[in-house]
Amino acid sequence: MLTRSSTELVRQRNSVLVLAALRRHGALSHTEISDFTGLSSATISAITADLEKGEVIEKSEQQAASGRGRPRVQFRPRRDCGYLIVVIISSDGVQYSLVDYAGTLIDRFSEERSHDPHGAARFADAVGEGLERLLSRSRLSRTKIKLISLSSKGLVSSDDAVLLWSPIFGSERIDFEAALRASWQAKIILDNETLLVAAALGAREDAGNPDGLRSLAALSLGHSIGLGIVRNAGPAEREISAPNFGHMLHVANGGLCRCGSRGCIEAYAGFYAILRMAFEVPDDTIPAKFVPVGELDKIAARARQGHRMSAFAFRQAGVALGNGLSRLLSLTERMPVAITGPGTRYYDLLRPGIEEGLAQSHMVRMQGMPELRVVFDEPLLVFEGHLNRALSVIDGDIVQAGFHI
Amino acid sequence: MLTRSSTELVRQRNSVLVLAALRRHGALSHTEISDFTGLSSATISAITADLEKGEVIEKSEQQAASGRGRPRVQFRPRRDCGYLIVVIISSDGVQYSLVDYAGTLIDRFSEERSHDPHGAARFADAVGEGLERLLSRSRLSRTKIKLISLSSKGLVSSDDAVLLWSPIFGSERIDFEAALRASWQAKIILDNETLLVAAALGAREDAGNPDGLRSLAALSLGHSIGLGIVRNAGPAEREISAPNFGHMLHVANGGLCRCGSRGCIEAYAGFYAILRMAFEVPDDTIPAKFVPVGELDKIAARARQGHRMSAFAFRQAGVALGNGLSRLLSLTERMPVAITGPGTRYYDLLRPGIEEGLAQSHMVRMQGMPELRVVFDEPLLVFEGHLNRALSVIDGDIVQAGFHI
DNA sequence: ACTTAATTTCTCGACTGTCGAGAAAATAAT
DNA sequence: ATTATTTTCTCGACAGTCGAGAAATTAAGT
Repeated sequence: MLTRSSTELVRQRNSVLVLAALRRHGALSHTEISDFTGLSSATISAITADLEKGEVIEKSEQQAASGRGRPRVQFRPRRDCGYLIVVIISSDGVQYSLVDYAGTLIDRFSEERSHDPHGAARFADAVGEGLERLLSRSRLSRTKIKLISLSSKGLVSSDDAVLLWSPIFGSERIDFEAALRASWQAKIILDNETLLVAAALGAREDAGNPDGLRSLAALSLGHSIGLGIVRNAGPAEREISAPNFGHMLHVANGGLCRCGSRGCIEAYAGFYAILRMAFEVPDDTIPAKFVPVGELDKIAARARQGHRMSAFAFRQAGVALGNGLSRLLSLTERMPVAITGPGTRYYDLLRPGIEEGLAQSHMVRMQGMPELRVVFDEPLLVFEGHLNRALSVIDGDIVQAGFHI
Repeated sequence: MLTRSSTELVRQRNSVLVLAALRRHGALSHTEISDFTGLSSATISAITADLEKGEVIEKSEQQAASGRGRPRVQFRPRRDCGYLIVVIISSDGVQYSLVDYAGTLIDRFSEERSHDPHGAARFADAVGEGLERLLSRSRLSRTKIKLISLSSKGLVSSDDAVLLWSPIFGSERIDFEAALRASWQAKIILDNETLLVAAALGAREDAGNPDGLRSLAALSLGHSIGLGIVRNAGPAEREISAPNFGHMLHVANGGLCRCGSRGCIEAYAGFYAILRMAFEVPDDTIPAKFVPVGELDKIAARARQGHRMSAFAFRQAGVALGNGLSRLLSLTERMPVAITGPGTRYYDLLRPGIEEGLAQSHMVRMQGMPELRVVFDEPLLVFEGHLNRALSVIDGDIVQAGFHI
């Protein structure tokens, strides 16, 4: 609101509006774009002509037969306008994906991550090598890569692509911007993984019913706990954030967390915490680095057969999550919570605790229990979130640069 | 971003830009406006001519002698362009203020609030009567009132001016929009009191050093606990929110709170809670309705003289606040915390607890203790916040309506 | 007293943008 | 072939910003 406006800016904004419509609804004709954006037909002519001359969009070959009258000619993004690399960093490894401007996957491979403990410094270089490999396999010009979109669990400074805290490297920071800037002129962004899940769910949601949803939280359960929030601020404008939920204080002087603090939510609801409690290990024991899922499956099986301590471990985990969510909801507005991640397989065991933990707060007593839903297929959502976010960033950059830099 | 733009909108935005500059810096000349807004001189001529014709601004009489050359002629908002009523609802009473478009106070009086317990329904009417009284004293035309800006402690739905939960009326909702809409065509807004404090502090802050501050929290200590957050989102764009901090869960199954729940922060840090703990009353005792400040002063005096239980009560209160703040900061970014309200007189007793409570979290261990500052003069800040917010709302409305409805 | 320099404000033409109306294009139905 | 229908394109009107230079107005210099 408080920066000066000019007529050129109007054109820029309306151009990204057109591109966004194309992303959301696929190939569109002149009149459809006009309908979706609310811009007049004449303006659409002007903008599409510009975008076409700038080699950003192209006329689709197959024109949708629309009955009588002059046939519609559809526009769509040009695949070769620019390329995007998606890098998903997980505890097992790193997945590299090359995607074109139309959002279709071109190449993908994964690399094992060395579990070198003091490898934080080296890790950024390893990612650099992975990127080089992807580029050389593609035979594309380096300048065609417009954006490198990274994601990881943990705490992230998204402005400057610095990983501040991660489950694997702790508080050894990794500055991807600094590490990659020399070799790439592509923009580099880094987001929290669960934030992207939330973004994807939000996009799916209001693809179904536009402006139906106000906000939504995604809670990812696994070895660590992630949370992403998407909030509809203003007309069709989404705002996303990734609070440091897993390491929010659950109880003062509580169980020892992987991060070195005591009493974090993760120290009760992370996989290692459930394991610790199920085996009645003192809660100041140093947490296990990795817990195979099979191990937790066994505990879950025992809990389902009535083993008291195993059931209690899941219930305690649920209460920690429920209390945390209640605190979150006290600070925001009421919103539905989508639960994802490998931990969803134990949702039957966690749910009673979550509801108990939620019910202990003023907020829930006043406004009722928030809607809880379980969403599977987390990896797919992460990738979808990358695409949603990255492609719209590229759109903005291209338009701002006056098509083609 | 996702609504269509047009040239007219550009003019609107730039017009409010000019008005905002006038608000922030007082009367300004043509060239000064150009400097502050970044708009060209020609544009300033066009916009100021429009605003002057629309009777929104006027040329100031006293022209600042600026040495050689053609003397500067200053613009300022016309006092009679519109009027604003500020209604501050507190536990003691209701204060009504009439303010003109230039932001100067014209009339003010306070009314005792009847402590009628089932008076929620009647209260809105009482406010209506107060407004009538203010209007008739002013001899202004009713249509000249452009905005009624209310504030209260508690939980508020700001879009539609509904008080959802307040310390006095509990969860009996009060719909001011519905109650006043019939008699007033002025816009009606309702904000949380501490939110306005945060807004005022934020405005003061970046009046000092522009874009120096990223965000800020205001914590109001008193019979109840209030919190407001102001966040700088984008260039010179502020976002404010008032989370339900006082009733965020502190400890599960903890002390009984005034709201009926157990374990809220307020049930440990509110004045009644400190009283309860100092006298070793069981913490499930129904909280006192009102605690005279003198009573708490006595406890503070004893605590300062070394009385164990009194000191402990303040320390516990501090820990509750500290834990709550640590949770808040886990979910947002690190930000300075300004402490206001009557409770600041006990800050010496509270501080150790607050710091202990903060230190128990991962966030604080990683990023260090947030800056804590004490700010007196809360009532002044509340009024200042009203003005900041209300006048810019009026500016927006006037411009949108094409000067004069 | 007159001129000159300095500074501020105003005005004009160029440019960019959106929009509505209607022309042009292209196909199906008659 | 012609007509109806639908889509796309084009043109002129209008709104806005900007840079450059003209006009206004005062202080300083002679």
